[in-house]
Amino acid sequence: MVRTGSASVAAGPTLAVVAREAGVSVPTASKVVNGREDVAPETRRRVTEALDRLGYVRRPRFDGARPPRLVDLVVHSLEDSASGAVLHGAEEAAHDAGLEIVVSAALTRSRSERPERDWLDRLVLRGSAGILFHRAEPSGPQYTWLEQHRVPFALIDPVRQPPPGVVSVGGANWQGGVTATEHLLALGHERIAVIAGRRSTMSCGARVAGYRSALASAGVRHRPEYLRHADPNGAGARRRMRELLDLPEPPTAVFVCSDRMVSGVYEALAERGSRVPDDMSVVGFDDLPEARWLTPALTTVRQPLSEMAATALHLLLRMTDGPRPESIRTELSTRLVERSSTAAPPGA
Amino acid sequence: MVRTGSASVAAGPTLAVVAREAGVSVPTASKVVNGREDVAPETRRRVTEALDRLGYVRRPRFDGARPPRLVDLVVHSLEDSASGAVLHGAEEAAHDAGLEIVVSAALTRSRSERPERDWLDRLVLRGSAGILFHRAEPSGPQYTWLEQHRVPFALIDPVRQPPPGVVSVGGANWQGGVTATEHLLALGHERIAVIAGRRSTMSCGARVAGYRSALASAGVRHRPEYLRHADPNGAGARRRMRELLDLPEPPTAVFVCSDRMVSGVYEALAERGSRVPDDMSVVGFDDLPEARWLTPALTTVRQPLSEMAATALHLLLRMTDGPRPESIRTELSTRLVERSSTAAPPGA
DNA sequence: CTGAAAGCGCTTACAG
DNA sequence: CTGAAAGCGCTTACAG
Repeated sequence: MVRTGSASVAAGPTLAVVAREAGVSVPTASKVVNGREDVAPETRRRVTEALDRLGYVRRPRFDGARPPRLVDLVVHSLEDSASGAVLHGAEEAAHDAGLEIVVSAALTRSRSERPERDWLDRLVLRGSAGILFHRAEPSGPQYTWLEQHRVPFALIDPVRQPPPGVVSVGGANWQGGVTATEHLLALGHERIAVIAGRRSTMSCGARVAGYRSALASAGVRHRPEYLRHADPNGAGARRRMRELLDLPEPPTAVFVCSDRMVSGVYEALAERGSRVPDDMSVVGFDDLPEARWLTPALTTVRQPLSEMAATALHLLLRMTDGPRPESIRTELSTRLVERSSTAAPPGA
Repeated sequence: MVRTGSASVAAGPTLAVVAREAGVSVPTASKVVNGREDVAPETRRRVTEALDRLGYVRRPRFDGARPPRLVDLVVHSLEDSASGAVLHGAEEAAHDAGLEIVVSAALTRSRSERPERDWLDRLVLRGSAGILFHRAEPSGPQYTWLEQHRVPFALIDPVRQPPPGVVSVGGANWQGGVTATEHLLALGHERIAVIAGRRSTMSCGARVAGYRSALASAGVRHRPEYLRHADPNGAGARRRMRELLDLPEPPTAVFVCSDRMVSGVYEALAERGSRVPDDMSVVGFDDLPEARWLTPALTTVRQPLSEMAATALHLLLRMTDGPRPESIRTELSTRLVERSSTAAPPGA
């Protein structure tokens, strides 16, 4: 075990250690490492052998070569089933660009637990090439700090409206809302309800706006009692679905603002013996993994999370080399994935 | 504006130049660049401004003082639904230890695409504190390389039997197989089949061995035709389930070696009008997210993936500071999670 | 909060 | 060919 000090084990031996091992001076070892000609064959052999034996790794030079660069991905929760797709997209794009991804849920955690500064300090210390935030936004002071330290960052599917000038990538939420609603209209539905997430979330607002537009275009009256806001999880949605079912004139179809909430909708329907899609059509949004596992499999509006993450990474890289990209908000198109949760309304 | 100092262009200004420009010493400029606290706001502003104006580019560090340490997590696929839990556990444990996680699928990819050495070199270059492999194992030469460079590593739920001396963390697969089978036996089943994954996978072998033991203990004869190996995915399992259904005396219950395969089993059963759990009981293994989304929700043997990842990380950390841990193979206990896919056999 | 001093791992120029 | 010496860009420890 040859070790210089308390330095990281994996950092490997220094040239000095190798030189000592080979019985030569540091400059001579340096020449061998750099492939210089002016070294005696026997000396070269001894040094090479020591290099190999100790597993010497060149440290980056001051001028040209850089160590692999790291990009930070901050997610609001690693338990969110959307995180997988985001990570997948970011990791692939990073790999192609010769970068690596550091994943953390640190931002969210630090809000309550520890000074956020810690994390940001470390990030700059190791020279992060930039930060991607997925459904997690920096706080006001963090925005300032990031600007000051010129750390490029971009938001993926931000929950709230980002401050002016902040780069973000999202899905075409409004268009997706239109698509979902038009699909139901085309099947013959007119009593179409929406279960939306929290009023404050940006994506949800746009999805609901799309729903309203589609309704208006089709000349179908929007009924206020058909729009329900819920906590963005199964339990929240279950409650709202029950309320919709209790209406004097219940809907024949629901557009649920995120697949995340659909399990609760299915539960509420099962409680009342309402079958999907025979008695009630359900359309989701996002195309999270659960959309395929639910029974019946969920017809949903696919948001290309992996592509969004990859796009955000590319934007980040461009910011590193130059000015902010022209387009501050990028929207990738959404599309309907038809599965088995929608049909014509009963009696149609 | 930050430039990235691409190798070809003339090296950017040095910190010394920036410091002069800002009218401060080099150490002070260094502090600003590194986000240190102990700089007067006005000084910080002047330095930041000079940094911007001159387009300073951070040079890589080369001395003994270390930036925050990084641990690598290599997964076989970011699209595997188990990856989320593994990442979650690793990230939390890392965070608590003041480390950060670099995620990659690089190993798997590199097998075909590019020289593995690239990736490993980079890893050492940036001073990885060690590597966690989830269901992805280093190749022979990689093992050698890792040993030589003294990069600590540990395997999480390895697919194959690791070489002697390699540290790994898994679930109690044999015990889990016993648990699953005993559960079915207790419900009154005697005709219990197993759909296993590939013969070569270690965890699967242990699970099947547990199944046999439980059968033997209960004095139930093992029927060879009830053991089927399948490709570890839905399609593979669907085919085997059909075969089991075609048997002269089909089973009344199936133990499926991984939740990953259960969707195919459900499909095969639905095709034949066989209801779960009334006509056929199904037990899975792993407790992946889909176990909750399937209908009926899957009774399965939970493998504590997050805890396994956290344990592997702790072992890794111990290896960094000293010799290899005593215990080369660590097994965390598994437990049955009862949901709705099991019941007494028909006619019981 | 600031910066002189010492130090890091490495390379270059050059005397032997 | 070899290696002592000087130097590079940077960071840390610490005295003020």
